[in-house]
Amino acid sequence: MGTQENNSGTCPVDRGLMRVGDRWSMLVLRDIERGLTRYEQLRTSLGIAPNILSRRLSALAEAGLIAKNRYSARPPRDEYLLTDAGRDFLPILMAIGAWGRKYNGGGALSRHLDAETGEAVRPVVVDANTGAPIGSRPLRMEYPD
Amino acid sequence: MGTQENNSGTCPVDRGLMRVGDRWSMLVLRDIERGLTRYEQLRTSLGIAPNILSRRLSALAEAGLIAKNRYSARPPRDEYLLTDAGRDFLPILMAIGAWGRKYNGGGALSRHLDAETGEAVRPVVVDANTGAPIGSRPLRMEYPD
DNA sequence: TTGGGTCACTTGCAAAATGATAGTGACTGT
DNA sequence: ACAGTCACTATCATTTTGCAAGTGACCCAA
Repeated sequence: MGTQENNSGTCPVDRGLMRVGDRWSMLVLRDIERGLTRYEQLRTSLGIAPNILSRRLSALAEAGLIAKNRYSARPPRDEYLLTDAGRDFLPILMAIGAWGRKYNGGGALSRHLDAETGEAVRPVVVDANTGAPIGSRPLRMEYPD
Repeated sequence: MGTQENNSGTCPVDRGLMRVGDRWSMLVLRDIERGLTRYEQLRTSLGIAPNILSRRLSALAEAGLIAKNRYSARPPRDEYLLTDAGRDFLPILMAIGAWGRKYNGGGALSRHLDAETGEAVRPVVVDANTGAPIGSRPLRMEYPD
């Protein structure tokens, strides 16, 4: 057989996708960030079936990206809030958004502005060590033993 | 109803996910980048069912992320190569990988090294305007009319 | 030249996930 | 007492995924 046949166990991308690798999960995170933290808000915003939304919310909570918080006992009202892990995922959504705008951007799209400068945010993935955008320098992979 | 109920049509994240919003598609892109460009290589590397792989490859080709290239007529041999759009998606996979390493990183994981410095790449999403990591500055959303 | 072996798939069918629709229970406000 | 909201669950049809087996083009060795 080849050099390495199946390294899914050692691939950090796979590890990430195990937790959020579907469309609804990401859109839920996006909406929570937009301030749509309640079940009904998410349901109407996304146009998702209620059973599916329930399952996605449970899965995201189990995966540690969101936490359910009862903010009113009577009437019983819950909100879903991002955890640290969930908040850390948001930049990835911005990067996906930038890609979507570039390659599937017909029509007018919403966007993020820097609150101070007022300029449209342009998300790019860089290597924190060099500051260079990923793809601008040659890379090499290293596999564990 | 609320401020804006359903902006999926104007959301660039959704636009992006329309094209690659599933696990297998992303893993296929990752593997192609690793040099596994042929059907059999992808199938054994991913452990994916052949019919599913076929469908994913067609979908990715239709979405413009990869292109099928017959590099040998006899015997008939094909390879799948990244297009510009596909290559532009790779940094997102690196960002997902960094997240996966941080929050689901048990055991030894593979990683990318800068070919020149030899240091492990640390992918971060920044705003190209300010250079500041996304999340470190307050943002505001702007919706189209 | 027959007989395996590889590559790149397709076909058929079972299992799982998704989605539409209806309904439930706790409440609130009139 | 009665309509209305919120946060769901239950049921069932549809869709997608996954497994196993098979197919066609070709190559190489006996």
